[in-house]
Amino acid sequence: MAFGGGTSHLPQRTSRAGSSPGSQAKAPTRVARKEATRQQILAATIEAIADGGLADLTLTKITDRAEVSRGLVNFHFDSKEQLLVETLEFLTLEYLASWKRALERAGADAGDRLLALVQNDFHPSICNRKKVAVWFAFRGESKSRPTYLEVCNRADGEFTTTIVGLLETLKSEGGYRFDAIRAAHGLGALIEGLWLDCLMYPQAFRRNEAIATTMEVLTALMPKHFKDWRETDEREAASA
Amino acid sequence: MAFGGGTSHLPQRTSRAGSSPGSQAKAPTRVARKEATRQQILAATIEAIADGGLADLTLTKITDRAEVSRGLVNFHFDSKEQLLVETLEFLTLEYLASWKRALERAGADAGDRLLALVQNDFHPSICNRKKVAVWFAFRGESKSRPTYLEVCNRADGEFTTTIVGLLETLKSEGGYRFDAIRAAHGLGALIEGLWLDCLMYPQAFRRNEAIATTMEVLTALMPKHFKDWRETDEREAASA
DNA sequence: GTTGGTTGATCAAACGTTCAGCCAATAACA
DNA sequence: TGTTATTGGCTGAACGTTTGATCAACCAAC
Repeated sequence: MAFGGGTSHLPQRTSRAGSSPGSQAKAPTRVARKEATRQQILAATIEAIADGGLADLTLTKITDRAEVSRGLVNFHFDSKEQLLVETLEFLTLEYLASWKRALERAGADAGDRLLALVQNDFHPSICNRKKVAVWFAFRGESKSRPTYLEVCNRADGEFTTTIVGLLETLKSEGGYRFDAIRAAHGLGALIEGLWLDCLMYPQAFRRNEAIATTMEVLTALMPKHFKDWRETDEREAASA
Repeated sequence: MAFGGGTSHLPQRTSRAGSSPGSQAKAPTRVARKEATRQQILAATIEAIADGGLADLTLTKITDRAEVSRGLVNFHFDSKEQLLVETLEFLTLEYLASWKRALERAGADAGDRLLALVQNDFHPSICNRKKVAVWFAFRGESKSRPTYLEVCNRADGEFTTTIVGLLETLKSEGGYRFDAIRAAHGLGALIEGLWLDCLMYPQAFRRNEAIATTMEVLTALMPKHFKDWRETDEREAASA
């Protein structure tokens, strides 16, 4: 006899965040709760991938972590596959927002802006083992899943375009002679390779080492601009 | 009624390679056939991962591709997991053998040796989308599978050590001032980042571009040695 | 005659998905 | 404002499928 008895219907789950900061509203509206649950599932998915990998990921692992029922994922997302795509999109948008914010804070000077991008890329909120593991888990599957590839490349593309623009500005400012597009791709590759180090050698990896390595390349390329990037770095750190 | 009837027992499968080139032996010994089948399964695993990913990999996909029966994998390998580890080890050893051979061919000069390593890393037999996809599929899972991580790092470690040695030789030859360890890690990161490009942008990726990018960094670091690496490159190509 | 690589049916476990049922939040009405 | 009907986010048992693994049977090589 199939009658599903929801014995404990948990009216409110452990609140994840206090919604809008200014409001002391004690009654979370229905749509707000729905969205919160969705985010909870996405967050649980990221953590599940981070410590179990994509290959052995199951909906049960996700729902256990999110503390929701098994069937809920298919209510919020059409399928497991769809959930994964949206998870990847979430990460992508988060990264995009992060470097755009860093760019805003950096001001107008191209050198400052490029430095800000590099520092952002190795900021703990971006370059930590959990996030990097998830990132590379998706990349590792991207040959067989064109959707993953597309989402990744959309993000990468915009970033690279921005870097090319900055390099071209710096190039004409300093009268340097290098191929901006090639340099941008090389810089991007170097950064991703260093992220991979964060994944593969977690205990040896040093954020500042990675920044130093990247900046050393930039200094070699544009000595007039980045001769004293360390001072800028410290000035930034002091004002933070 | 359980009686397994092997209806078509295929006495010999489509031969993969003619074993030793000099021998016209038409009777492949039993142990040789066993080993050949093992290799066939490993090769099929690599291809299955390359175009289906690690997440959706099943033994059926592997055995279909290898044209062997379903149960055979568990005869040659203890488990699916064990098969995957051995597949990764196979790739690792293949890569190791490749760059050691390149090193031998390069002779004694440290500059030639370093150039040879770079060229080997972007040789079609190493840097192609299939291999790179498999490589990154394993890396993407390496946080949750310490065994994968260990196998990858064992290979990487030896490579990096070799690079450090070469950089230190070049450094004292040219009187350069750079941190050899940091430079080696940066070079390694750059190369892996460029491999990732091969995976993510298959149509835009150009092997020679990647080599040029890498060599430009090396030239910036050690101008006396790599000012004219292109000529060396062409000389190599002409003699090949 | 014996060994040992290979087969394919078979198994239990686990998977993604579905869906009838449930109840708090909301809307409709008084 | 107080009461009732409706909605909709959520639950968990159930379903059909597929998974990795096992093993008795088989036969070519020894």
